Amino acid sequence: MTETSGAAGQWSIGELAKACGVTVRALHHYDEIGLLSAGRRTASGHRRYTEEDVRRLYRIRSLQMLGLPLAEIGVALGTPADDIGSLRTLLERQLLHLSQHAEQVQAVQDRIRDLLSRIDGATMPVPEQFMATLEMITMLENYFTPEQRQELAGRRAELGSDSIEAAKVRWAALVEEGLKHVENGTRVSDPSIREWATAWDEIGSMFHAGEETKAAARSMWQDNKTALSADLPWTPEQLAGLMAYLQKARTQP
Amino acid sequence: MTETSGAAGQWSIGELAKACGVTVRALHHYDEIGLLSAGRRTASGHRRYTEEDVRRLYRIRSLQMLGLPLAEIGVALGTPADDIGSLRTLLERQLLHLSQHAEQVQAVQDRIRDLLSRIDGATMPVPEQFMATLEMITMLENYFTPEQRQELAGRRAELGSDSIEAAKVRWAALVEEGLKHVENGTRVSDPSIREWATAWDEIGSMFHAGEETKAAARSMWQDNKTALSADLPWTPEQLAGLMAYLQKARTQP
DNA sequence: TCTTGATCCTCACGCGGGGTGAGGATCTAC
DNA sequence: GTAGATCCTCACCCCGCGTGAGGATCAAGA
Repeated sequence: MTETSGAAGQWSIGELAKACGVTVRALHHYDEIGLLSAGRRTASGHRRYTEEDVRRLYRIRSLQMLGLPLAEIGVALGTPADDIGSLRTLLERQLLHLSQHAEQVQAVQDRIRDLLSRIDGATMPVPEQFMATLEMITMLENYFTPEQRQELAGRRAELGSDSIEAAKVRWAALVEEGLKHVENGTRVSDPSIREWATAWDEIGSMFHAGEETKAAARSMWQDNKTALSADLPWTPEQLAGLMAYLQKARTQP
Repeated sequence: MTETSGAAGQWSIGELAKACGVTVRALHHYDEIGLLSAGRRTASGHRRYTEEDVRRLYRIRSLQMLGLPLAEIGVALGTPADDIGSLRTLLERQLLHLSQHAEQVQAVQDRIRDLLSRIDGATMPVPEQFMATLEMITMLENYFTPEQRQELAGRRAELGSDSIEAAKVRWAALVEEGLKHVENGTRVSDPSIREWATAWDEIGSMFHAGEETKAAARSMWQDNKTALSADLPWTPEQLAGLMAYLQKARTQP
């Protein structure tokens, strides 16, 4: 019955762990990093925690549940003159971090849901096609900034100026159109494919004339375009290769 | 100009890294864990990546952007008979994970926003009071399951049965009321405090009579309650101590 | 052919927040 | 006295690489 040793304000590490819902190892860790060390030690080296330590642990836990890293918790609890203002700032900063994180998670969720709907909606019997689709979407997401993609999703139809921006938008539309062809497995005999290939050629040359890309990258583009135009419908390997070349041309300005 | 060495289908690690937007170290890492090793090595040991490797890297990157861990990517790409069904399952599983994660993040965001509004709304001049508030909220969140708290937030007024459930709800209400007293710094002379202390006593004894708690825990409760009743308004230390005792009694059934 | 600068290689430690032992000392209850 | 619970200190593990250190090799110009 004297097992409730906290009566005298002395807590062993196990008692404290159980009482606060943390593990003994965690308390060891807090000790190691200097976040919470026992106020006293017995002659044999066992940690004895005081009431003050218990309170500190509760604060640590509370701040931890707000998602703060231990280092920041240490700082926040370390400043003895921690006024309300700094706490407010801390919380607002944390809220900002969390919002940004949530936004990214939301974007990934959207992407996955889009993929799932594509799987369900279109005829996609071969996983190779699925992976090709996935790769193209990923490339598309990487090529444009989120703002550009938002614009793109919102008002894709209204383009007409011959700026590079407009070319990019058209290029994205072409990629999406090509994506659908890949999904549907359109044969090369289809006239829509010929139209698409022509537009692809045009926009491709525009792209590389408008920006300063290397001659080598341009020749690669030409090679690839020619091969693609000849060999429709595409194999996923060709798609992946095209994407790799595009990306390479982009990252070697 | 022959710097575009990928022409012959051979890629050095640096070229591949630049082309795909990853670092050389990441490719080393993928090699270490067996996720992507170069198809060939030169006589001196330099990695030479093939077209196939490039395609595999693109798939790795694509799946990575969906938030999948590298180990799972390896499995997903490793099964040569990866049909659409398993990919669907993979994506759905990942979507579930992300949803759960997002839910937790949302909960933390709500908590922080609640805290910020409390800071702005109430008179909370001393950071000690803020920490005490924070601790009490945290304890409250830990003591009840999310479902219970939802019920609590929704229909707190309608209680009447003498079940343990009802006692818990009343206890939570009392905690919140006490919280407000702490925030407002109500003096002990205020009659509402006397009422509150009486209710607190009653519900406390109910709690410990209804469940099988140890006599020691009960005595600690009694001690603490008495001290609190005598010493109002509370110091944050007393609050923290009370919370510690409660938690201890809970985790030692 | 030599040199030079870029690129490549292999260790190996670091991060955060602890988990999971190993091996031994110490406490507590009977 | 003894047994079982609890305590101590190492020390390595997870993930997805970053960041060097120290040395070998490559590609291109003189």
